[in-house]
Amino acid sequence: MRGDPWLSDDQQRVWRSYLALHALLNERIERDMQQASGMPHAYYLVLAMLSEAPERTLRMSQLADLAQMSQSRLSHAVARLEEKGWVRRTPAPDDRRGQLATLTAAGYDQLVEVAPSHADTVRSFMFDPLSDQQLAALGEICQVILDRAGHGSATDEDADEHDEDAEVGTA
Amino acid sequence: MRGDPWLSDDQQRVWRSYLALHALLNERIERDMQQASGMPHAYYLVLAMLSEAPERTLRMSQLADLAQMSQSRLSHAVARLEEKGWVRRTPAPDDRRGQLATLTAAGYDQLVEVAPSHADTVRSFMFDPLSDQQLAALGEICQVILDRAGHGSATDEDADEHDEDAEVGTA
DNA sequence: CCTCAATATTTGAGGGTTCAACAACTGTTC
DNA sequence: GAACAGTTGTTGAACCCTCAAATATTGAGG
Repeated sequence: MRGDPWLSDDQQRVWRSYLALHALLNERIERDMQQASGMPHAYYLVLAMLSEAPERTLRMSQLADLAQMSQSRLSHAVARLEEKGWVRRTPAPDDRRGQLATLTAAGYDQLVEVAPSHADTVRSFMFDPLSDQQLAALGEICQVILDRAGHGSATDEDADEHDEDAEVGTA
Repeated sequence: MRGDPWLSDDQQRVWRSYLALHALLNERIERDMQQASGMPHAYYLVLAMLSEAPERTLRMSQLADLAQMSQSRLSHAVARLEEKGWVRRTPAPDDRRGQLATLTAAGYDQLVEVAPSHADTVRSFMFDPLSDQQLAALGEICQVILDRAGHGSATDEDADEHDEDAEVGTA
C-alpha cells in the first residue's frame, strides 16, 4: 500500500532517541507553562504570534496557520484565552464571516511575564548541550525535512513565507 | 529566578523549525494511527513495548517507564486497550499491589497490521530526506541532549540502560 | 437576482491527558 | 507486631483536542 516500509537499525535507534527527547522536553515545557501561567504551551504560541502581528491583531485563520493548529482547535483556544482576558475577538470589518483576534494589554503582560522562564527551559534543555556545529546541523536537518514535506505522499501545503520580527519571542 | 534566559537568533530560528517539524510529523503520525487502528500513537507504543518484553508481559510501572508516560496515563490507556481486547491485566504473583499487562494475540495481530504503514510514514517523512551524515548527526544531537537531561536544573532521572530487541519495531 | 460551491468560524460530543486524592500493599523500625 | 513511610496502581474531575456538523457569508455563473 506504500513504498518499502521499515526503518534501518540506525534509523530505529535515532527514532527512539527522538521520541525520548521530545517526550522529556515536552513534559518540561508543559509543566513550566502550566506552573507559570496555567495555560498549555500551544496557547502561549497563540499569544506570541499575536504579539508579533501588526496591531497585535490577526484573522483567526491566519493565526491558526501561524500557530500551526486547526481552526477548531484555535477557536476553542481563543475562547479560553478570551475568558482569561488575554485576547479579544472582534468581527472583521471587510469580511463578515471573519473574526479578528487581538492581544490585550493583559495578554501582553502575561506573555512578558512567562517568556523568560520558558526561554530558559528551552535553551538549557535543548541548546546548551549542543556545539555550534550541532546547532547548525540541527537547523539544516529540520529545514531539509520541512522543505521536502508536502512532496512526499500527503495532503498539501500552501507555504506562506516566514516573517522575522521577534516582539517577545517564540521560546 | 534562573540563569540568563533568551535564545540567540540562531537558536530562535532552529527552535521554530523544530516546532514546525514536530507539529507536522505528529499530525501525520496521529492521523495515520487513527485511521489504521483507531488508537493514538502513544497506545501503539504501549503495544510495541509489550511485544518486545519477555512473555509479552510487563509490570504496569515498568511499562509506564518504557512507554514514557505517567502511571495514571498508562492506567487509562491500558483500560482502553483492554476494552479493545489487545491487552489483558492480571495481578502480579509476587507483589499484591502490582498488575501485569500482557499483550494478547489480537493485540499482537493489530500491531503487526499497523506497523508497516506507521514505519513508512516515519521513514518517508523524517529519514528519507536525510543524508547518512545527517542521520548520524541527528542521532548524536539527541544523545547529547538526553545524556545531559537530568543534570540541568530539573527534577531527576533514574536512567535505565537501553535494551535493543526489535520484535515489531517502535516505528 | 438565484443558485451553488467554497470559505470562515463555531459548536458539541467523544475521547485523551493531567492532577490530586485514594486504596491497597510492602518494608522498616522500634 | 504496630506504626508509618513509601510504592503501586486506580479513579474522577477538569481541561484540551479532534472530528463532524452546523451557521453565516462570499463570489462565480447562469
